[in-house]
Amino acid sequence: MDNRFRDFIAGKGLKATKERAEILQEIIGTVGHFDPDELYFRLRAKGSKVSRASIYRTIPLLIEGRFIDEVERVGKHAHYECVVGGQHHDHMICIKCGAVLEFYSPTLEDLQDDLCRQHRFSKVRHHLEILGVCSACDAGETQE
Amino acid sequence: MDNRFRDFIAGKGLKATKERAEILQEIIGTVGHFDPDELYFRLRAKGSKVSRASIYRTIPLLIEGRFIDEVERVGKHAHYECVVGGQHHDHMICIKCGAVLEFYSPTLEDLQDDLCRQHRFSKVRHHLEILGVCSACDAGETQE
DNA sequence: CTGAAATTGAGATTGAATCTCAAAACGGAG
DNA sequence: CTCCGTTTTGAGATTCAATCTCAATTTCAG
Ligand SMILES: [Zn+2]
Ligand SMILES: [Zn+2]
Ligand SMILES: [Zn+2]
Ligand SMILES: [Zn+2]
Repeated sequence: MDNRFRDFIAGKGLKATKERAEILQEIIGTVGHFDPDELYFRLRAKGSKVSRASIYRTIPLLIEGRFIDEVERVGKHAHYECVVGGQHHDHMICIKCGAVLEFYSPTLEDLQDDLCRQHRFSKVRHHLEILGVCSACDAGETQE
Repeated sequence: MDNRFRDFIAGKGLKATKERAEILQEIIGTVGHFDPDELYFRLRAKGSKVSRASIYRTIPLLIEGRFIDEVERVGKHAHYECVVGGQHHDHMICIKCGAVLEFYSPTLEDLQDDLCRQHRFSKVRHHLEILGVCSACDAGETQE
């Protein structure tokens, strides 16, 4: 994993720095979604000296290398999640309470591959966000 | 169309103002995607006195009323498109040149409905973005 | 080791989006 | 139509995630 990152960095002719390693390490240890600022405070709390700039500079790199995915852009700032440990999945987001429901459908994935083939498009990654109302909110709802 | 907007606004207990009408009118007359700032300059050029604030305040309303959809958040600022005239569709976006390919698949839509039913989630809208490389960029590509 | 090139951090800067609040517009009651 | 409480608007200030600047530091090929 860490090796794969080394290779990726080297393959791009970039340097393997302590900061990039720390950032990836922290992300790997993060379950669920995170945003750059959370990551920053988490790292500082652990004694790391990484700056926000390095985090913001490293994130696009991690996306390109398929280590993380961007998710949940509903709010004001972007959220990401590690794609390595967990399996790829998409999201249903409740517009009432903000709850995030993760799901995975092989059929849905295959269908997208088909569509890309039809359009001669080389799929790299995708981002599906279904917005609606979760069962909890739907239940407790009569006349607002 | 304009009537549907009147009804929507009235139904929410809001007021039908000249500004909201102008904004919707301009959007209806817009083919393809747009961002709030474009809209602002387009309206000002036509002599309208609408402010950016009104545009930013009206957009969430238009989304809620299903008049427009948010698309393409790849760049720095959000892009939208009118959903009324054209049929709903999703997007393939080229990470090399930024080209946007629109597509529609009834199978894909139905599948999403099924998944939502399975998860007891009331789908309101969705947003699928497939990122990859378009055929044009794929062709003219040997050793960077 | 050495040195050219890449990377970093602190702080400044950007700019899309939001907020403030007095003035103006809307719309129901009469 | 007029009156009046409520909503909406616009100009400018403000926010704050994200980006940029640049001198100091780190990496790594040779
Ligand atoms: Zn909910
Ligand atoms: Zn997730
Ligand atoms: Zn392309
Ligand atoms: Zn489109």
